[in-house]
Amino acid sequence: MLSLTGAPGAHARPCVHERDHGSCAECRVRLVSVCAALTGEELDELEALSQPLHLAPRQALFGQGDRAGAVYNVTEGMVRLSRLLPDGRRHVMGFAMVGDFLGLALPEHHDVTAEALGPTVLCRFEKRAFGDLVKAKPHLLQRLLDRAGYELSLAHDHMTLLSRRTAEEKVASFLLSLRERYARIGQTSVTVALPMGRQDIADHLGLTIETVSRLLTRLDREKALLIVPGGVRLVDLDRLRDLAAA
Amino acid sequence: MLSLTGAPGAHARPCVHERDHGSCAECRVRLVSVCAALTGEELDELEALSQPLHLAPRQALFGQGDRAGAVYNVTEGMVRLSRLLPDGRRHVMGFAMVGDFLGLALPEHHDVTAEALGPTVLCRFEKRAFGDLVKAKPHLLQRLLDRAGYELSLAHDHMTLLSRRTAEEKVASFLLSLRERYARIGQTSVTVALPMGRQDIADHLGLTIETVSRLLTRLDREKALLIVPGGVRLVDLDRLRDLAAA
DNA sequence: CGGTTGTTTGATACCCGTCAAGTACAGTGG
DNA sequence: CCACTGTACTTGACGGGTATCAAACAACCG
Repeated sequence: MLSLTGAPGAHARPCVHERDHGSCAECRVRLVSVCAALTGEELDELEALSQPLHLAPRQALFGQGDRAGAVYNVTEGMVRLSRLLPDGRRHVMGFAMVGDFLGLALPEHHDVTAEALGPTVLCRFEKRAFGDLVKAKPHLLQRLLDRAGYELSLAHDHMTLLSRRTAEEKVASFLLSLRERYARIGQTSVTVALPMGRQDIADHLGLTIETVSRLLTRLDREKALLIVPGGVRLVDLDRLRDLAAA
Repeated sequence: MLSLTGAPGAHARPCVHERDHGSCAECRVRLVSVCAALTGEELDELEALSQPLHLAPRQALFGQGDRAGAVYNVTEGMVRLSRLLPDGRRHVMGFAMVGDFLGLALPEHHDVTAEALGPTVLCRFEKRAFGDLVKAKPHLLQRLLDRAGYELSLAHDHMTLLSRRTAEEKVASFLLSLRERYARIGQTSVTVALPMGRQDIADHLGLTIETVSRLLTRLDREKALLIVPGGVRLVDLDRLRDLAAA
C-alpha cells in the first residue's frame, strides 16, 4: 500500500545523464525506496529503464482489473488506491506517498485502482524489463521481499485500526500514522497535509463522511488539532495518542 | 497471514530418507506451499534443514516481540495469529492453516503471537540456514515474493471485510472465505471446521463474542447454515453469498 | 457431582449510519 | 463586481445495529 523501508547504503554520484527527471542517483526518494538496494552501476541500469510520468489531479494511473504492464515509484504527490465493491461501495485500501512502490508483487492484473490526488510524479518501469533486472539482481529481489514484508505489516496495522471500536480512535490513529509516514520522508512538521477528501478518509477507515467530518470538527473544538486549509495541524499529540489508544 | 499460492510443478519421487515426518518430496502440503518452487535435488537440501514440530492445543509457537529464529510451514492443524493491543484488547490477524507459511518476510522480530488451536504439526526451518538457501536459490526467493503478494492480497481482502457495514456480512464472508481456503487444500466439503472459538472469530472480525454467537444462531434458524460440533455446515451457499454481498 | 470454560440468550444504552439541510468556496460568465 | 453553479464540507435530527451488562445454559473433566 505504501512503504518506506529506508535502509541507507548511500552513494553520492553526480548525474551524468541529461534526462528531464534527473538521475536515479540523485533521486530524492531513492534512499527510502526499493532502489536503495542498488549500487552505482546498477542504478545506471535501473535509470535506463525508468520513464518519468506526470499525472494531473484526479488522473488515473491504472484501474482495478487492468493488465499490469509496469511498476511505479512515487516521487512526488500522492496516489489513492481503492477498490470498487460489487455492491457499489468503495474501499480505499491506502494512499501511496513519495517513496512508495506500486506493483510490488508484479501481479498479472492490478487488484486496485490507482488515482493521483494532486499533481503527481512517478518513475515508471516497464514490467518486463524490471522483471529481468530483478532476476539478475537477487539482492534487489530481496529488497522487494523486505518491502513486501513492510507493506504486509502496514496492512496488518490497518486491519488492527479497522477493527478498533470507536470512530474517534480510527481518525486519531489515521492522522498519527499519516504524520509518521510524512516524518519518514523528511516532513516532520506537526501539520499534516490531507490531499485526499473526507470521503476518501471515510472509505479508508470504514466510516461515513459525516462521521469523519464531525470527529474532525470535535477534535478541533477540543483543541487536539486545528483544521487548516488542505490539512490539519496536530496541536496536542499526546491527546491524540491517548485517543488512538495505541 | 495465511497462504495458498498453489502452483504445481510436480515431481513424484519416492522417499529415500528415514525421518519421522516423511520427506519433503511426498509432503502433502508441498504443492500448495512455498516448497513448490523447488526441484527434486533442491528439495533434498530443504529437507535436510527441516525439523518436525508438534504442538499441543493452545501451545504457543512464538510470541509477539520474540526474536524470530525460524520460519515455519504448517502441515497439520491450525495456528492463530494475534496481537495484543496496548489497552488489553486483542486482535486476531488471521488463522494459518495447512500449507501456510509463517515468517515469510524473515523479520527480525515477530509482530504477532502464534498459537496452535488444536494438535498441530509444522515444518521448522532455522532462519539462518533457510536464509542461506534462499540466497542461493533466487527462484525460491521469487516464490517467497509471490507468496508475500498473495498474503498481501488476502490482507487487503480482510481489510475490505472489516470495513464492511453489517456484522452479518462479516460473519457470512468469513465463513465463505474459510471454506474457500479449505477447498484449496482439498477439503471441499460444505462442512467448515471451526477449530477457533467464538471469541477468536469476534476478535478477527472486529465484533463481540455475543454478536458472533447471535448471528450464527440466526443464520442457523434461517437455515442458511447448520451449527454442528466443532464447526458449521454451510447449507445454503447462495444465501450466504447474498449476505456476504461479495 | 461441582468447578471450569465456552456459548447462548436477554435487556438496555449508545454510537454511528442515514436522511436532510445548510454553509463555504472556487470557478465561470455576465 | 456580482449572480450562478458545482463541489466539498459541515451540521442537525433521528433510528437501528451492535456493544455492554447480566445471567442462564452446555460441555467437559476433575
